[in-house]
Amino acid sequence: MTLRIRCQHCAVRSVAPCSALTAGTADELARMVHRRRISAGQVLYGGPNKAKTFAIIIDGVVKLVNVQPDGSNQIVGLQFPGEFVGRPFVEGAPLVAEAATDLEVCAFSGGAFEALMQSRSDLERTMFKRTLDDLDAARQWMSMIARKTAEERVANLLVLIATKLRGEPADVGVEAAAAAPAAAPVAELEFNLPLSRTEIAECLGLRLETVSRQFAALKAEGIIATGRRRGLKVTDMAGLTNRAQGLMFA
Amino acid sequence: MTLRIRCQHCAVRSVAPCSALTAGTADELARMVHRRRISAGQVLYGGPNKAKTFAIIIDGVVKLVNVQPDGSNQIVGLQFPGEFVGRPFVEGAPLVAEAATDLEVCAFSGGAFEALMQSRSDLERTMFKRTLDDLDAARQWMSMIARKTAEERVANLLVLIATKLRGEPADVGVEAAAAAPAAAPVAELEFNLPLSRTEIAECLGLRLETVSRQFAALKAEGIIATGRRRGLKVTDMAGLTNRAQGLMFA
DNA sequence: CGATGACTTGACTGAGTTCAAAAGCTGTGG
DNA sequence: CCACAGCTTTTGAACTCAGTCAAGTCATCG
Repeated sequence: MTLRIRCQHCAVRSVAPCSALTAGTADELARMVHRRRISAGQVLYGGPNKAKTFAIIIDGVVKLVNVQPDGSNQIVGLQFPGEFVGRPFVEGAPLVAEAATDLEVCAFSGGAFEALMQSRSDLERTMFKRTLDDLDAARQWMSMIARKTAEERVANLLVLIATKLRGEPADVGVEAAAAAPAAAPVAELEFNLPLSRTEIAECLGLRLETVSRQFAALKAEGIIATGRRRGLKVTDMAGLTNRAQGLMFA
Repeated sequence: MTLRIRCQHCAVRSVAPCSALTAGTADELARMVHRRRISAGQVLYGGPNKAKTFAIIIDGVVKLVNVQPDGSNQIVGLQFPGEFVGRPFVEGAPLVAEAATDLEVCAFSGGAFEALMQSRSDLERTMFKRTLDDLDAARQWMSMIARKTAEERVANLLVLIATKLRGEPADVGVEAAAAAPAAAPVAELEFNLPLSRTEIAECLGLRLETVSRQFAALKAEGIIATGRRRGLKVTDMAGLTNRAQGLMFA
């Protein structure tokens, strides 16, 4: 029961998949859990040493990297606090999950987690739904990459990171944004970028020089300000979301 | 039992998810099924009229389209014979599934299918695994779009279509290709493209003119030949896969 | 046979890449 | 505290691939 209580104080309780489970399943899950700290650069799953972690992120950001044969990396997804990390049912995952920042996670033993999915159908159902959502998100992001200009891509990523790090429902998709009744309309907010320029470039299918230039442009327009040590202040959130959609004014 | 027998003669039996089910579940599924013909352009799910089809493709190709606010379309996925079409658990899917060609499908009543997933955990498990695979594939494709040149993209898509239409395990991913023991190494093969130049462009994040020029280039190199009415002959499969990876020679 | 739509080809432009160098941080050791 | 090494990031200039605009050709069908 102490474990269960610990979960009730969990920072990401409201977002994490745990909240969608029945009490019984959540208890069983809590029993097999252990908090861990993981430092930036560590591989969570995939890669040569076939790591295979299952975890929920408490704090920090994980990047999903596709390592190309020519050595270049493509980041195909980011995972934020409250999200599940892991690839069930597969030994050699085609991509590598790596800690982009120092991490605090709620880790499960891989085998036990997969077994629990077998016996607890509500857990499996929850994971299934999340995966379908991830698939939608990945496709959304794909069309972002495919057609948008460098400035739009950078702005989109910044909006994504800003909203995710705030714990708000981050939906870059236009339809969803229109449907939702526009929550707290924050104009300014400050945070640390979880990614280097190189990583941002790898996310967006750009070169780091291009990313740097776009940052410069956004700074010149008074939309963002960069601090030291990856610090970023968004001074005009509305302007940023406009750039994200290719609107130069208004 | 007649239904079950009909399934045993199904053209896509070996690839379709049905084959992974227990006999009992497959029977129940077969009971709620009806063959349908759908003509090119019809919407299977998503879109304004909120269509919601669940089906397995027997013949033809389905495109998953992301309609942008500015009117441009981005194709974020293609589905081939043997694959499942549908988006469970959601009313307004963020994207539209549309018949790219005339279709023959094995359709289920939406509600009944979702209900059957509830009661038959092997069905749900199968669908879950497929979705995870789709997610991997989508991310693979994303990194294709993000970094490759026009020629590489076109070649990649042609390889994908060629292999999928042949019923072979089409894995553009390099690791998987290396792992598999390289099945029948066909040098030549002929088929009809399921997509127009415009649609190919929408798949690859290019303009139709660029696609057309790349086709011309591949023709000039003697790698493909185009016939009338979307006919395509791949005369040098090895050459094509090389272009797909950016290798100009060898 | 002419009309409609799909595809091809050409010439020009421009956003983003590439190569190269300079400027900022961060941490270490004298 | 400063100097230096090893980074990441910024900035500059030339180049290139794909986009854009505009004709032109080809197929299919009434």
